[in-house]
This record gives sequence, structure tokens and C-alpha cells, in this order.
Amino acid sequence: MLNNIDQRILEVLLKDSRISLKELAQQVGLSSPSISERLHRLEERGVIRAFSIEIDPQALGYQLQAIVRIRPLPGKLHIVQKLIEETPEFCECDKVTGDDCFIVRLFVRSIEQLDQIIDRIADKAETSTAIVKAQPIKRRPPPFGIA
Amino acid sequence: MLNNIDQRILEVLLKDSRISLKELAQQVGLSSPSISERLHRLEERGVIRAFSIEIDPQALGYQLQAIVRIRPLPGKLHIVQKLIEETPEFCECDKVTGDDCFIVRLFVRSIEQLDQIIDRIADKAETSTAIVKAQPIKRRPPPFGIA
DNA sequence: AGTGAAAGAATCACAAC
DNA sequence: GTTGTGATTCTTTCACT
Repeated sequence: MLNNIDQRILEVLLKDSRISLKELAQQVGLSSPSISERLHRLEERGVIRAFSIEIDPQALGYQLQAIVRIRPLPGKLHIVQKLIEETPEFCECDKVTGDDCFIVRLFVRSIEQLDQIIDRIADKAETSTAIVKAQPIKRRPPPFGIA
Repeated sequence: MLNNIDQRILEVLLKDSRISLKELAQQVGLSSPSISERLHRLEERGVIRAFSIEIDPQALGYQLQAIVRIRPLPGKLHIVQKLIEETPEFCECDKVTGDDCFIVRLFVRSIEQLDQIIDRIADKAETSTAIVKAQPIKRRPPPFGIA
């Protein structure tokens, strides 16, 4: 799927996407133009979805993080989904199989804010809230070495 | 917490972290040197945790995504956590309050692989697996406009 | 926070393997 | 088909305002 050079490019860019092509080229042992072409190909193929930044919620005052399972009441699915999408504190939302229709990640500045936000969907869905105590894996891409 | 200029810098960089300082400066209406200084301050303050890339798991052949709730059996907590960390297909892991000790995100190439990976922890923990059908919110930072 | 000069990097056309 | 070379253009950075 990906050769060794592409893998190393991805590894370097995951740590620092603003690195210059020149330095990236040196780290993987090729010239800048060839790295440039590989980069564009990785973008075209969709392997690199975006060059972005990671923002630290804590640095913005979000002291609490929760994962909430949401089971909309009959007929309320679309209203609930809309409410989730329009509440910016919900930062991840997965529609899943099984009892829980949505599993969402919520950032809040306080328990009071958590309560407020959950309350707003309380009449449209059943919810189970789990406060995040630690993050053994904060976020990483799936392996691209194999295949 | 953040002034308007910093907010706009973050917005632009979220979409493209490889943008040149010059263009970034034009988009927010300041000169390159002042943008450069603001960038460094945002990094030092920890607001920008990293300049990185988003890799698309689908482009790497991961057709399935699951969210798994994991309740280790008595005495098995640390073994289970280690197993999760060492299995690279687990790409997110939150240790949470409540019955479910861990909530993890799992990328796999097939149902067979999903079964294999879940089986490896089946004798050490109870698990509930929910297949991701859609992602109404793929991932976004919490609001930095307010406060 | 802006200006201008010097250093450095990206990109393009083209050559080589 | 992919990689390297060198010229041109653009960007970053630094001293100074």
C-alpha cells in the first residue's frame, strides 16, 4: 500500500507538518523535488486528508472531557443529531450500531456546563455520561506499515 | 483567553497548517513578522499542541471502525490496558468513570480482523462493540471564540 | 506591529537513470 | 516512471523603526 519512503514521510509530518521540504528530504534521504511530488501524490490519493494543527482543549480552559452515549427517543433521532451538531462543545460524534445510537465526545469547562448541555437533550434522548479520567492513547493513526 | 486575531490564525491553520506566513498574514490582516511571533506564543502557551497531518484510515484500507467499551475482569486492568496500548489498531483510548473502564476506537480492515482483535481480550475483559455507521462530526476543536 | 534587506526554501523546466 | 540539478521566484527572518 505504502512504500517505506512514504511511511517515513508520514511519520515525520505527523510530528511536524510545518517542516521544510528540504529538511524532510534530508530526513528520508531524497531530494526536495521528489519529496514534493510524493507529498502531492499522498494528498491526491487521500492518504493525507489535511495538514492541520492540534489544539489543546485544556489550554483553552476545558478542564473536563466526557464521552456520552445517546439513545434518542422514538421519532427524535434527527432532532437529536441536529442538536449535537449545533452544540460546538460536542467535538466528535459517531453514529453506531446497537442500542446507543450516538457516541459523542464533549469538552466542558465545568461540571455545571456538563449538566447544562446534557439537560438540553434530556427530554429527547436517554443518555449515559462517562467522565474521562485519563487518555492512555490520545490519538494515533492506524498502522500503515503492513499491507 | 484568545483575541480575535489569534482565533483567526487558528481557524486558518486548522484547514491548512502548511500555509506560508505571508499568506496567513494577509488573511488575518497583519504582517508576516507579527504573525510569526503570535504563532510562537500560541505554541509556547500550549494552545497549539502540534502541527500535524490527518491521515485517512480508509485510504489505508481500514474499511471498518468500531467503538468498544471494555470492562476488565477483577485484577486484569493493567494487563488489559497494556494490551490495548500495544495493539496499534486501537487508535484512541479513554479511561472513564462508570462501569466501562475503557472506551476505545478501533480501526480494522475486515470483520474477521475485528473478531480477532476482540478475541484477544475476551478472556480478560467484558466488551461491547459498536460498529461506526456514520460520523456526523468527524473531529473538531472545542469553541475558542468565547471566554 | 511594520519595513526592508539578506538568507533560505520552494518550484519549475529539463536532464539522467 | 521516478529522481536529481540548477535558475528563478517566493518566503522567512532579523535588525531597526
